[in-house]
Amino acid sequence: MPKKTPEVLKGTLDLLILKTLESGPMHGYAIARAIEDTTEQELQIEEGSLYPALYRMTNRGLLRFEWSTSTGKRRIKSYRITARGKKRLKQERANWGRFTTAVARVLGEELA
Amino acid sequence: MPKKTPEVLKGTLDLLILKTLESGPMHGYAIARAIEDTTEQELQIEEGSLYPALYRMTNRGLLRFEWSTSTGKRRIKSYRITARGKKRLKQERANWGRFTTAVARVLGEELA
DNA sequence: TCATATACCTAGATTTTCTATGTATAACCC
DNA sequence: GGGTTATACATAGAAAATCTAGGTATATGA
Repeated sequence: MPKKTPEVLKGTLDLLILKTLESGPMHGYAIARAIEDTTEQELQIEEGSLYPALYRMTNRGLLRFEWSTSTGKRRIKSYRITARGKKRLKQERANWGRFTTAVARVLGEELA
Repeated sequence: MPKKTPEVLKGTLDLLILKTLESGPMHGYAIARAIEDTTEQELQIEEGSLYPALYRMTNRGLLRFEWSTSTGKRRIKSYRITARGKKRLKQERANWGRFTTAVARVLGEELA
């Protein structure tokens, strides 16, 4: 089977998650679906990438979660962005902008 | 000492090298300096990233090199892009474009 | 002569992402 | 009812790129 290119997200997963949570709390699975929908499936969020990311981001104080037993007995983890997370979002967004501008220069695309 | 964010290049180093070599052969150290100059030091190419990258790209047939004893006894490795490398450059460039467009959508920047 | 820039290289650590699992509930259809 | 699919969580281990931190040696300029 043809080996799929690894690390497609290139370190932007945290940024994508933070941005997605900016508009309100959401649970993990829904975050992944939201990103995929927004990008029309261009970005695929694998669960093996998603859950570890949510875990480490929570550990770093960028996210908080609470178990919400929404409908029945099912346990659902609802994540929200923290103040620290918002600050980080701002930073990472700026970094991303500078980075893509730099790459564009090398590629000869004098856009921004 | 504050821990520097790792993997700053986010998997674009190959793309940057290929593009830089598109305009003609160059040796490793010069490639790094060229990228740094073009981006006004926004992108720093560490030698510990550069040389392994050149090695694996050569292994994959994207680059060729020859030892050129330019001035004196000093051995300098001159790299050039191969046909396969040019093809790869085209692909990676397209991938990068689609990726950044997708990320921009999530970030709410309706650019392209 | 001494410091700095050029030019190459490598080992090992770090981090993120991916593959491949596993578990369990909910929803849908026949 | 039974079977399939979607939802929702999770983890272990592999894979890959990059970085840190060294090392060697020549060339240049003060």
